[in-house]
Amino acid sequence: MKTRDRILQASLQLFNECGEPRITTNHIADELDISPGNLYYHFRNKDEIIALLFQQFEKRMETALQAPQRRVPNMEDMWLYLHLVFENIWEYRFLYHDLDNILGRNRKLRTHFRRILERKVATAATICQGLADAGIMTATAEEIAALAQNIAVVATYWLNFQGIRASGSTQDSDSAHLALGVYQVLSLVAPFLNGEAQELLRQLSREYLS
Amino acid sequence: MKTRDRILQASLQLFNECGEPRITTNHIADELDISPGNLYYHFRNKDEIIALLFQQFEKRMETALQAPQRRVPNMEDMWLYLHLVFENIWEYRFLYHDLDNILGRNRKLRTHFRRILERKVATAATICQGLADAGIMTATAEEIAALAQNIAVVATYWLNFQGIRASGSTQDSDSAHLALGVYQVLSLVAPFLNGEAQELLRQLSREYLS
DNA sequence: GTCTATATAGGGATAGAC
DNA sequence: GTCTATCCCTATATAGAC
Repeated sequence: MKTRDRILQASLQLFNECGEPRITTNHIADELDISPGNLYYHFRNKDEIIALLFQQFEKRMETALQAPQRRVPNMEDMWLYLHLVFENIWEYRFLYHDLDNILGRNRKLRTHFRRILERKVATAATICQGLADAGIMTATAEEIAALAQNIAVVATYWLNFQGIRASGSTQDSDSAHLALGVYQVLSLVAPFLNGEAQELLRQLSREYLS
Repeated sequence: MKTRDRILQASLQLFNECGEPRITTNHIADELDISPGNLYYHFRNKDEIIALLFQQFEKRMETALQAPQRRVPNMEDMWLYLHLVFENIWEYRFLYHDLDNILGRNRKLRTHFRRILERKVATAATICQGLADAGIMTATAEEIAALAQNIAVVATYWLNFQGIRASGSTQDSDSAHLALGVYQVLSLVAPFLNGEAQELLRQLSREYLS
């Protein structure tokens, strides 16, 4: 494996574990048993490492958010799509733990992250409108607009919220946290669903939350 | 006004404007035209300033969260209570912009903030249960549990979310942002309300969002 | 590509005079 | 209470040898 890629991988891991602001370029070099100078041969600076990691994150997130727009998804589709989103957030959680700080230092990242949020809201709205058109849910345009934004908020910050609430307690497995997030987001949609879809959702929740 | 208090005030302002990690003790001293040494006469270190500000925040937040537990509130009560919460978050927004970072450096703050989140969830659940008992809304215990957590998430992170989304656009007034947050939280509750309460809520929204 | 050594800068914090 | 001067430490980043 190339040193450049090892640096990216180690950075991601350390950032996720300790928080990006606490990890210096020296820490990263130490972790890999290379010299700080070597690190700077491969990257101009720390920001460039962050930008590269962000790019990976963005690419995966865009894929995850485009998929559901192609057709009206059923409940299980939605569960899986959302799980993909949460997995991606989890793997790049360092971004979310110091979001304003990181975005505040880099205009490009800010713009791109804003675009991701817009797309999250838009995707949520599109899906809900599709469900409404298909008679699976009932909601006015106003309700869908507010709902889509709330979906985006919970789908963005749930892991942060849960991370603070759960700190100190015996930690459940990561995947349990993600599934809980999916459940919370879908419970935003639930009250608008017709009886049949609501029942399907309840079954799915029992199945996946275990 | 005592120097000690001026330091606290200026710190809060600078932290809110630029983010706590970017503001050094020297910046604070500069802003007040006092020497760094003088600042350290009044405070052992930067963390002590943050801890004091947090204490102010916590006190106000606890008051705001206790009030609604006393009786079953009507829609307008809820609007006003929520507005108080959002105002408080807004005035101490620096905490929210680097939440994990700040809480990660100080165990006591972490514990206390976790307590605030717990109380947010608990208060939301109590209110919803009260509304359900009074026949104003209809929801199962499961639904209320999920709802209360979502209320807490949106009531905690809405301003962060909106801050990223709105960055670059012509900024609306602060109070408009707060009202929008209140609206978003109440729209979580709306689908569970009976027709009459829903209509009341719609009227309130039109009135306050203007 | 990788290392060692080092320059530079800035932030946190203290000592001691006034 | 306040100031000046300063110290220490750490983080980023570079230069030049190998």
